[in-house]
Amino acid sequence: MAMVNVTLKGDVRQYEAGVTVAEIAQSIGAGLYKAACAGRLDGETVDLRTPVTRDCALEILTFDQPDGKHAYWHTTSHIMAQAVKRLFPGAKFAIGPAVENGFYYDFDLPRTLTPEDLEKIENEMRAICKENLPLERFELDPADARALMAEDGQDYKVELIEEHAGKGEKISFYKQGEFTDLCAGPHLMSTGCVKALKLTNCTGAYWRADANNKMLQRVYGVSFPKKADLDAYLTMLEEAKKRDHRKLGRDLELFTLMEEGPGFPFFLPKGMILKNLLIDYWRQLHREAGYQEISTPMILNRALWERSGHWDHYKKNMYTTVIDEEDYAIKPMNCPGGLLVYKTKLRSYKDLPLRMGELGVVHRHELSGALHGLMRVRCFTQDDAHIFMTREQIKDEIKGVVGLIDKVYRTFGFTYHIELSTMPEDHMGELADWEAATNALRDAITELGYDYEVNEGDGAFYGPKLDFHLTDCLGRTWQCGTIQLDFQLPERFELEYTGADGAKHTPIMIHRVVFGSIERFIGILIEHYAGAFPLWLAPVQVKVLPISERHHEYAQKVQEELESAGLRVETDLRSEKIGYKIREAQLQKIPYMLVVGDKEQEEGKVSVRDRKQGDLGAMETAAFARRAVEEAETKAQ
RNA sequence: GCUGGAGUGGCUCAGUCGGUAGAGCAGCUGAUUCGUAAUCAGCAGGUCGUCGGUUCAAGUCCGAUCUCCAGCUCCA
Repeated sequence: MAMVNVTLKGDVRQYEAGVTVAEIAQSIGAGLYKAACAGRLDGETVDLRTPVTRDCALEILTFDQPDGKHAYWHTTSHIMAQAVKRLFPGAKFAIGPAVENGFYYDFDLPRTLTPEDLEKIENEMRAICKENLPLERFELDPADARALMAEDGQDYKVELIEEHAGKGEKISFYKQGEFTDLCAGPHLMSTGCVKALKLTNCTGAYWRADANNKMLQRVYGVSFPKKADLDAYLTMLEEAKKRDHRKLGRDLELFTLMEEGPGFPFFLPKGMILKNLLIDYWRQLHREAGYQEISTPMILNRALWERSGHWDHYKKNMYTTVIDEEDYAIKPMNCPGGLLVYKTKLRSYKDLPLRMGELGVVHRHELSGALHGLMRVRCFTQDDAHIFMTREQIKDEIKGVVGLIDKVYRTFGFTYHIELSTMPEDHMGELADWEAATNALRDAITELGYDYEVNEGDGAFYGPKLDFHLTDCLGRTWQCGTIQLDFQLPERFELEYTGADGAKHTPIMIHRVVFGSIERFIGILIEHYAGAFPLWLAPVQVKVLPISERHHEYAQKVQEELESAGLRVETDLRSEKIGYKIREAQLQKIPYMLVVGDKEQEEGKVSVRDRKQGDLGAMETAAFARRAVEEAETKAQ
């Protein structure tokens, strides 16, 4: 009897040749077997049914792992397709992948789906899960595969098969009960493995994301091995909804959006305090990191934008106008201004690296349908900077920027991951430069010990970039920081510096942002903190609450004392009961409430109420001030 | 921009079969002077997103348009 050696987490075990991944999972633990979603054989993800016929390294993928989740959700998406086919026999199927938070499937249906339809589909899906249909994989030659799908009128599948046909490979299908779908897998053993599911949304989506194609109906859903996990996920969604920065922005009077300026946010006094605090922090950090600050014009002429390449590559997003019969554009980016500043004097290699920061307000005409609160606007403040340097300095400068970004994100309690974007189709410059630039970025983060993902072809038209995606407290990711390396613009603008050799050289340039957009960053902060900002960022840090009118004078004295210590303080002088004043301060998420009545007035104290911990008891006003100032200075979370 | 949904006082919402608008909160005024999440009373506030149409009569029906929401696409 032939045996195979299977390496599981470093342990080598022997099995009979032909043993399936599922059987191996079962052999190493029943609990693991139940949770197993797929296997990974020598790096290739496979079905649990896959027989193991040779020595290999095997990993059992469970729902806790991204790839296991993927198989789980992908199977659920097939179950949804099966349910839709039962309810709408003529349905045509496009694609149905697993995504970050669940799965979707695009359908071509005779009519628009309603919420009631979703419920029916959900119920049918539950029935299919109960039927516990095994998912069987089979492969066909492209011609047979095409015939199979064509017979069923599955035009989209036929199109997909024709694309694959050229590669000379067999086409794989998965069959569950009466339903067969074109699919690469892997999948769960059977539909019965899916225990809890929910269809969350239904929208339109174009076939192949191309607006020229037919609009299909996309149904989103999630599923979990346990009902409790589904409930927890739905609770998280509700929590996210409660934290929506658009609602909190209004409730906390931070910013507003008006019909008069779609995509152009208005900052209210409290939001402006927040914005300025972020800017103060940014300025301090950049001063320490050796940056100088500049400011360049909002409107510049066409010749400049042609030279920078924006007129050719970015015009569709630019606001342009004619002044004195000359074309002008409102800046969508700050770099051309920065380049012009570089050229205002002769530069020596001794001046490099030259780090020039700019809090630049940029305008971009984004599609109306893309606008979303502060997260996606048409006018925003980039915390931009351009670093001009020699080739030898590239790596260290990138490392410096990565360090700065790391410091800032940690301050707010974010974790993050890095993505490297390479040369897009629409690009300027030579291939060799692109390669050098891409390698410089890759080497810098590798040397710093970071992992990264690669987005092929997603770079800016002038250079490759590193994007920083931070993760908020609900596990959602946001792209904020970016570091873009640019060999093109310094050439185009004929930037020079005199080297030690006395000859002229062209510097290399980095474009980088840390917050990305201050507006978006504020939106993220609002949701991350659910509006309850840490003390250093709270627009109002302390609210003094006198018990009755005879304590007003003392309350105002307390306010003055705290203000002179540098705190942002308000006093509630309305003739309301203390409970009412507390409720309101609590709803405004003010970190500290100071109750002052007879007792406090007599003893020169304040009764401190923390927004999270409640009543902390009485303390000397000066003692509270010291404590609060220290908390703010350390930027405690 | 595209597909679908929605716009009624500052906010959240009601308004039946077409018969020219209602509540709570917030605001203002007065009373109350109170000890850790809502004191009471009164007042004021809306050309129902905008424009046009149908009708004796439009918040309600029709058309256009703007904005917002969920996505597609794009990106900080």
